[in-house]
Amino acid sequence: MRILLVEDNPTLGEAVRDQLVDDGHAIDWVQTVREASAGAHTTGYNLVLLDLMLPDGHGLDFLCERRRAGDVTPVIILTARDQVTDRIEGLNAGADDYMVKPFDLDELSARVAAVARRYNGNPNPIMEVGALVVDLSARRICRDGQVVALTAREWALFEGLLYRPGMLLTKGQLEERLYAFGTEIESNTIEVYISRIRKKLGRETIETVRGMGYRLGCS
Amino acid sequence: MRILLVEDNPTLGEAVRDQLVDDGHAIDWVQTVREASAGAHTTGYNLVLLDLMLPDGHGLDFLCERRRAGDVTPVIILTARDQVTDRIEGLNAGADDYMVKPFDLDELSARVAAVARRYNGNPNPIMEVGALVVDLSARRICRDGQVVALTAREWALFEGLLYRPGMLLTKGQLEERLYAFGTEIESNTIEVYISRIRKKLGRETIETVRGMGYRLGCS
DNA sequence: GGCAACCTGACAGTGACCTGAACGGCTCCA
DNA sequence: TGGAGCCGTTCAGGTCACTGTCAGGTTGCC
Repeated sequence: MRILLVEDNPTLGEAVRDQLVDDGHAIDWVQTVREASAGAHTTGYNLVLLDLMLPDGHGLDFLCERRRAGDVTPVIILTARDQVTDRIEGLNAGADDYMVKPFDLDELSARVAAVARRYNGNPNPIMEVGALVVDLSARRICRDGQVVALTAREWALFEGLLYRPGMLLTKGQLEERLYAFGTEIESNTIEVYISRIRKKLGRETIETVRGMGYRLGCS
Repeated sequence: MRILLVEDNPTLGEAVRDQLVDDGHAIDWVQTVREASAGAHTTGYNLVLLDLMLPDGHGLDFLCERRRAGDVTPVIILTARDQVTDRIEGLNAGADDYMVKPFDLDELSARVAAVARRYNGNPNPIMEVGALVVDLSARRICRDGQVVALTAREWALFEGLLYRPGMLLTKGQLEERLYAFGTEIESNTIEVYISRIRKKLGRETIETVRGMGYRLGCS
């Protein structure tokens, strides 16, 4: 998933970024309201993590601006313990969730995953796909009763296909899930991951549509 | 997603088309206001990318015309850096967004994706044509309950006919869908593909209008 | 009948895709 | 501190499905 992180605290920002990268997400990290707005790429994100107290303004201004522009990207607010009114205003302004600093990084992972699921219209965390049982919230896959472990990247890619069962995704769309803006991919990374996932989950799990893309194998 | 691209610059047009095709969209590319008007009301586009300075008129005329006709299809304006007033007028005229040339193709992808997201609420676009059931997002076709696989080229051609049920398309128009500008086709490629599609989907699927072109067999 | 348009089976070249292997960066642990 | 192991990425070689072309056959129109 592609995430915009707006956070001016370097330590926290770095920690959050590392955590979410570990989860297989693509993170763009900016530190000011101006950068966030001027990123102009804003609409290309699946999720925004928004600190409120920023050096050049208030995060809520940014949120309101985006909502007025018709942007419905989910937003999770990161707020200090004592900014209760901010939190309420944030939710009123169209934020989807908030987290109180200091927060547990694993909890952040969980909330991000929850927002992603809700956003993808698939709140049910357990899915069955062919011979696989997939627990989205636990990120666990069982095949013939055996737990199969996917790495972060493998999971990120597989998840993309999983959210839209049967829908065809081009390599470009899959790359978008894995990499932040501006990342140039000049090799066959996607192919390699597809190959590795197939090796773990079974060849039939992912279907190749030559010249078009990939999709989850039906049934 | 179905996108109408109105852009008279061949280089830019081709780049934009390739990028969006990579993202899995279906692009119809025209270069004049006249062609845009002719195409816009015949089919349901989900998005229009509109250049303003066109050889036979101004893009805003087209936009105003569509809005007067009650067409609410989202429009993103493509404009040169110095045409500030155009941009403002564009937004006033009912455009949803604009991009300043030269723009980053990834940014375009992102904005288009944002528009696409608004359509995600809709159920999967499924079309029925005669005995065929066509799942547009999966790019999958069922015939008598059997899944039929089309190759990339076959799909591109079939899609062109599909979006204009009953409407006649010339070989030239079909070639335009399949090949970049300047590509010279000196053989009967289109005929061959028509033949291949018929073999897969049934002879009656595509109707020949001798001396004119082809159209989807209406049942 | 003669011509043009169209259909379709066959075929060779190509490039999209697959996958084993290697490499560098990173973390963990002794 | 250094070694082991994992992960992400790149590379290279091989395979094969798709593509474009052609040739010969069929159909429809004048």
